[in-house]
Amino acid sequence: MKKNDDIFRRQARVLKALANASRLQIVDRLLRGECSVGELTELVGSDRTTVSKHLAVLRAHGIVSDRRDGSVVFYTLLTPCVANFFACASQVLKERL
Amino acid sequence: MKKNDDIFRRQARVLKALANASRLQIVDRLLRGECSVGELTELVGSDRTTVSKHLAVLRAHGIVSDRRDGSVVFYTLLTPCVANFFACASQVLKERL
DNA sequence: TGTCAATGTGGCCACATCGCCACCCCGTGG
DNA sequence: CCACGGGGTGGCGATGTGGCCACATTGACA
Repeated sequence: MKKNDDIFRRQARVLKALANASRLQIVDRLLRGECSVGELTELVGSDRTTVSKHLAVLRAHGIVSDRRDGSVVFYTLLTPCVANFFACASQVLKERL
Repeated sequence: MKKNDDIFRRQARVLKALANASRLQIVDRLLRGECSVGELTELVGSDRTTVSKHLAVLRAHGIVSDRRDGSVVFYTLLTPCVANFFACASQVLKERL
């Protein structure tokens, strides 16, 4: 009962961490390999600091990890299984026609 | 590009509609068959109106549908594929140990 | 050393979300 | 007709979120 509530809350947090267009775009890019903040910023089209905060959210939830090479920080997808979310979401969007 | 942004936004909306512990609990219950608002209210443990609003969110995103029988309203899961989200979320939670 | 380029962080504001209260709608049963 | 119960909606306060600005940090390079 209380335990189940906690499970739902944890799952909700994971979904929430991904429930943002910019973060989905970042994850989608990282599915094709690690990427620098600069490239991600250009891709998303938002302010650098905004992208940095999105990355902080993904990092805080253990979805991505960062690697520093000189002055450039590269991000990697830590849980590639999040790709399933894209398939799930697409299927939901398709089924509700 | 603009098209892709739209896809990410749509997927984000679906994830957002499910990114709530109460709504996840509701969906989890509906996976086992249709259910009345009263029973869902008792299950979630929140106010009736709060549950009603959660159901409205799920309805607005085409995830559930409602059927009226007298004065009782039954909700049904319209897209059972959302069960995949539970598996996805669990896997993410497991992988980040 | 100094400067620049690449990131992260704190703060702020506008906006959305959550949960509850009061209230309204509709069907049932007297 | 009225009273009651199941559900839905509007609005409120509290809280969270997205995005931008200013500033701090760190490494590269002269």
